[in-house]
Amino acid sequence: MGNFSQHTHINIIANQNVWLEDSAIAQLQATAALAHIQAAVGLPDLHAGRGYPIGAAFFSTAHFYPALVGGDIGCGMALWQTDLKHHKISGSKLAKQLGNMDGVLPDNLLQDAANALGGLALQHLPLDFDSLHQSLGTIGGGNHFAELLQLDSLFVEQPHLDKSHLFLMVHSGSRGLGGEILRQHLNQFGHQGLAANSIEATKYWAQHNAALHYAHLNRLYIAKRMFKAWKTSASCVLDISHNHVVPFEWNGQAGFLHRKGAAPADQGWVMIPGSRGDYSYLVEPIGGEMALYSLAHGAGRKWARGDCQGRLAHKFKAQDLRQTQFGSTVVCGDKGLLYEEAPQAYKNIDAVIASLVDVGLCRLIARFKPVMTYKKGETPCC
DNA sequence: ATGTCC
Repeated sequence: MGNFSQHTHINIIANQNVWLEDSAIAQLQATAALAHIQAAVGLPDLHAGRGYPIGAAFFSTAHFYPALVGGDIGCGMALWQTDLKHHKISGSKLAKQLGNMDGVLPDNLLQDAANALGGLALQHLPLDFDSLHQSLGTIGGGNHFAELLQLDSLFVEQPHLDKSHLFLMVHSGSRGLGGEILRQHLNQFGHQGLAANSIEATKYWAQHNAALHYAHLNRLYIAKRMFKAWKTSASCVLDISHNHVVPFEWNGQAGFLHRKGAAPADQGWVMIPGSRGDYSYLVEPIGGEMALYSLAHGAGRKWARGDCQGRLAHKFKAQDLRQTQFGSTVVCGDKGLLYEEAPQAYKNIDAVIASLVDVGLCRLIARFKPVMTYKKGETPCC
């Protein structure tokens, strides 16, 4: 057998109010039992994924697992404070000003984007410059979004956060790049772990790091194109990836920390979004040893994507889902996605946040409520 | 998650 699963530490951070599926816990245990994994943590947004759970962190020694990071390498959350004033303009008007954001960047950002991509190690990557250039600044599908927020409550006095301003939160990743890196890697090596410092580990590592960089630029250019459309400027509060593997020391051992839909607790403030119809929380991580220096990356799914339309269509028409309990506007031209990402499909964010706060993993800085959520254009882009 | 895949 040769693995040490009987010694693996497994910790699940969730209070009794958090929805937790047995299938997600089974995936957490199965992944924790892989060779070389020493510790596993399920965050309160834990839910079942494709083979591996989402909302989880894993520490391994000597080897690491590209398959565990998954296809969206570098996916993460970014937050800006914009110069827009919340009382001046409605979510629906702001959505109209955006138009369609799904195609290539507007001309006035394309050259800027090309220059930014110059810093990428293209020789290591499976996609060429043109392909990366065309995808840059696009949100993508699934749970990705860009959302304008109103700062609803400040729990700690923060001179740099202004309640009269709107904030922009962007959740997106490395688009086709991360998926292609994983696909090519799986073709050659399958799901096995890679020995640290091996040739294949070194190659994956270079690609992984480039995907992290590309994903960061993608969120930046999504934000930039929106700021252009709104004729506003903004300052970045944070930009943090929640899908990655990094060298890490745990319990006195050198190894690797895999975060699979888990926000880092060692890189400053973290934004934890609720569903598009719920609050989002800005938190300050504290300590983190018990949770492998990781926090929830969102509310976490409660319903499988495939179940949503069937569960909701008898009660809600598509149009009903384009507005939330806060009166915020949802832009989503894809009817299937409108149902899959409905607030009802997600866990209660307050239970998720309380689970983290109760065990001392973070303190609250601010609460935000959605004004406008952009998923996909309502009108054709090209 | 994916200019997806049957």
